[in-house]
Amino acid sequence: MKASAPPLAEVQSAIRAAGARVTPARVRVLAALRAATAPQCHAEIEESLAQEAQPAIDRVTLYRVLDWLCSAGLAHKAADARGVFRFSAAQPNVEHAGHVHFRCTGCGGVFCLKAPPPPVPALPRGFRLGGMAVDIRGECPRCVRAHS
Amino acid sequence: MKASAPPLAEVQSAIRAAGARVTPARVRVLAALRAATAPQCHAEIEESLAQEAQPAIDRVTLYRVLDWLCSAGLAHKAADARGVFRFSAAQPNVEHAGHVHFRCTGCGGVFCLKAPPPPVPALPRGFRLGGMAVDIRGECPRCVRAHS
DNA sequence: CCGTTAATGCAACCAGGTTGCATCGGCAAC
DNA sequence: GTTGCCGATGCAACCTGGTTGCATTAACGG
Repeated sequence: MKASAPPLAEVQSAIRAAGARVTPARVRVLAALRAATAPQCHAEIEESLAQEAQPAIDRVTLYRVLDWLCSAGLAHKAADARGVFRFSAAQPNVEHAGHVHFRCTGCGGVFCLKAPPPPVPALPRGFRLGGMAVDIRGECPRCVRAHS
Repeated sequence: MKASAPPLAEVQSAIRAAGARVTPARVRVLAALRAATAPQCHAEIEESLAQEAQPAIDRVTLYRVLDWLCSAGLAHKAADARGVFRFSAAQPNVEHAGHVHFRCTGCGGVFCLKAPPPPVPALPRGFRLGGMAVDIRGECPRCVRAHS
């Protein structure tokens, strides 16, 4: 559940550029998010940080770091189908708004599809568009196999 | 937050047709869902039922009735942006799968758009499609006004 | 190296949601 | 009608995800 680790310097400068202190907690959480291949929930992040042979990060601190990353624009927060929040790193330059996701109803995993996002439908008068998310549900190959 | 009350007989026969006992709790909850103009969360349903001058329905019973309605295909369950489940009545005949929703980031309300759902993108090999939901976020007219 | 102040850790708390179990009541069979 | 089965209900306790208050620690500009 882990991709190649992102350069530490990039993570640190991104945090510094946001105008905040560079702390181990922020660096490790943002690095973990950037290394992840799919949006992670709080428990998953906590688990992957626990395997790092470094002092564990407090549950509350993790929540606060995640919220700070979101308010700083370095991460995104969205509730999944089970109602728990999942966090994903914002790409340094490539903003992936309108990203197309596939959500497995078996294991709860989220997969990013390569398909181009569909056009935004016309909104009624007075509505202000914030963003669009296409959520495709079903079962991932592993759950399809396990389910039969 | 209430539209015209749906005919009670329809609600009762829908429940009976699902092969289950017709109980006051189920009738009242389904009637409340059908009368609502937007997906309701548990607390909102509880509140609207409390104004009915009838014995209150237990919190747990309400959860169980809602889950049963979903498994019976009479209602839909989806997590909103805040991570809480919202329930909506399934139309008696018109199944609105692939419905396009607009979700207000200000008040948490959900609005149904008339726009036709976009086509489903091609899935990678091995994935099994369950359904698709298009989620458009932004601010509703009221929140746009209140926000400035 | 020091002081300021943001960030952290801890404990307690809260809301939404679920489970176990004894009791009640739809409804069908008689 | 009456009876009885078993699904549905209510209550209490519990669980997970998320938040708040507050004392302590440590990042970093001087």
